[in-house]
Amino acid sequence: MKLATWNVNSLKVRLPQVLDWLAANPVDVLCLQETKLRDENFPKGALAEAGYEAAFAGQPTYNGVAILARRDTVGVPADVIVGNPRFEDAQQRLISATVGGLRVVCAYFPNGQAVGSEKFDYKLRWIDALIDWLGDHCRAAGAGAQPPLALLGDFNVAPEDRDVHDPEKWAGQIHCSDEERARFFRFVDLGLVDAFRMFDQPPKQFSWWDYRMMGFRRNAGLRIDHILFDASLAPRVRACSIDREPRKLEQPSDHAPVIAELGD
DNA sequence: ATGGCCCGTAGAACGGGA
Repeated sequence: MKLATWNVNSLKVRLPQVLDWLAANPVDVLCLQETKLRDENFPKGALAEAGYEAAFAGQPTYNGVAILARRDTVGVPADVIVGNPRFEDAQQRLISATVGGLRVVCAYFPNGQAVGSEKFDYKLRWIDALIDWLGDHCRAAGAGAQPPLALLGDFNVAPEDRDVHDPEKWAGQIHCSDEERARFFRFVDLGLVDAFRMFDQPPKQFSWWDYRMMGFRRNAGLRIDHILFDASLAPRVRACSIDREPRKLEQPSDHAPVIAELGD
């Protein structure tokens, strides 16, 4: 079973790239962030033709998340929950569904803008509420009362200096602050494992590059998109990598997809 | 040194992204 996450920065603009990517990479689950679409405009018909069933939650202009499930392997997303029941939020950043025996959580963490800002405070509270909610899920899953958990998405957190192209420049900055990093490792404390770091990886592997300053050409990026599996799934993780290819296309998203593979 | 791009909503710039 293969799962992936991709911040597409407008599914309207990127739909052709998503369809092409799925044709070349027929993953079982694809989590999307920043769809930036009203629900009535979500391209469920085009995705269904491509063999994918979708659960989605959008709004105009900003945010928006979706879980795509390959119909012939994992069927239709079930028990869909939009948002975090423990956090009142007008922004569509979170959607969960049971797919292929897994509880898949697709998350678009707040950006936070600048450390100490109001948006930063919202980011921390949003993450705290997610840790609180998923913590209970992990405990229930550990007792066999819930399906095992996979958390995929744009975390807007670079967990370690090796996830940053220029750690000195970014030290203490948004995505790299101690507050944000500590929260990333609170997910780890729940028993979740960063699939990417289960394997030897080449240095300077990033999932986002600024559109400006020729960020991609210079590989001036951050690794802020992640796939985490709970403790029961960790032994099944076979691979995890970042696919830089779509970032090379004309009119790319500024994020690249991350893919993980689970064995039986 | 600064900011340099892209997207949606507009129907011109601006907010937001990271």
